[in-house]
Amino acid sequence: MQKANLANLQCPIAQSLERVGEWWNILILREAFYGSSRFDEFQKELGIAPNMLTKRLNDLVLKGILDRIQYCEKPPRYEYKLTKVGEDFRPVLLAFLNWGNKHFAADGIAVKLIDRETGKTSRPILIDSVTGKPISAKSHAIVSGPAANEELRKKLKRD
Amino acid sequence: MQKANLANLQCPIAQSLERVGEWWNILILREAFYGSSRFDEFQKELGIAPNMLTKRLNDLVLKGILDRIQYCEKPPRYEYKLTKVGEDFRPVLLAFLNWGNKHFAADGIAVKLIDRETGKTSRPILIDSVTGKPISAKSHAIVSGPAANEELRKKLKRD
DNA sequence: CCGTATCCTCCACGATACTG
DNA sequence: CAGTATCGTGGAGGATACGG
Repeated sequence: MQKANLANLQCPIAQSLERVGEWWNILILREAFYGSSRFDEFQKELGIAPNMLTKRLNDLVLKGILDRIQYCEKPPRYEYKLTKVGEDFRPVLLAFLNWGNKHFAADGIAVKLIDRETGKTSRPILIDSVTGKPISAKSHAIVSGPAANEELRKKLKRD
Repeated sequence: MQKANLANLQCPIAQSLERVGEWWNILILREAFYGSSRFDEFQKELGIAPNMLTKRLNDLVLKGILDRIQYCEKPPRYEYKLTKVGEDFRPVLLAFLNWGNKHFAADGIAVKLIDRETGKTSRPILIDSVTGKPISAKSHAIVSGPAANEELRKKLKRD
């Protein structure tokens, strides 16, 4: 979205959106909360194109949400850790998680976001409510929207 | 962002992002929570181009987050009200609000999101912590990012 | 292994003009 | 007043190839 516009709005919500940036950033933050910190971890989990990942990672660093920490001198290697600001993003993620769980994941429940100190991480996959087993990623498509506003839907069909 | 990608991710967070859609949608929802329900209300408050507003509104309706309710027969007039799904988005908004307040609005505090039953609405402007008076919109620009990662910032300067 | 550089496509968003 | 129609643009996002 056009940032210049958002930036001028004197509203904390708009300001937040301005800082979060693009959608990938939210998913990257999700991964960070799951424990990922290195380039290839993010890439593997998200299936994001490497150039995009570079861009989004830099973006988050410049916005003070991630820290870029060198952990290897030669060759230079970095890991990306949540700053305090980034840590504080957790409630937003949880709110999204709950909303998604409640309305768009009727056939499963999600594992919870891990707390940093508790240690190991688990993937944010859904648990099938019948079998109790994890539903593998990409196993089936999203259920499309509700049947509501059939009228509008039809109207827009003519495009 | 590319929806097709998001839609396939078996994660409630990704699913939520898929449903929210673009950033304007979040701001529109914010307005809805402030009590706006008609086209011109949204447009006036958000300063969004009318064609965009049409598109985003339709989008939210098709996703089952807003309801399109005819309140006038001739000429046909509609208002846009939050569905149950839309109502449940409130915690996400509040999480954004808190995050923004905490980190990006050091010189002010924001009024709270109004609860539907409590009645009248107030704008999401900031309250100056010194004078206690509302800070008018667009009165000053966003403070730019933190000085952190000066190194990366410099590096990216060369573009 | 951890990214960067290049090139391309598509669509969110904007500006503006118009209509019942 | 409550939108629709048209046109234009930037940049998010993707594919791929390359580099240290």
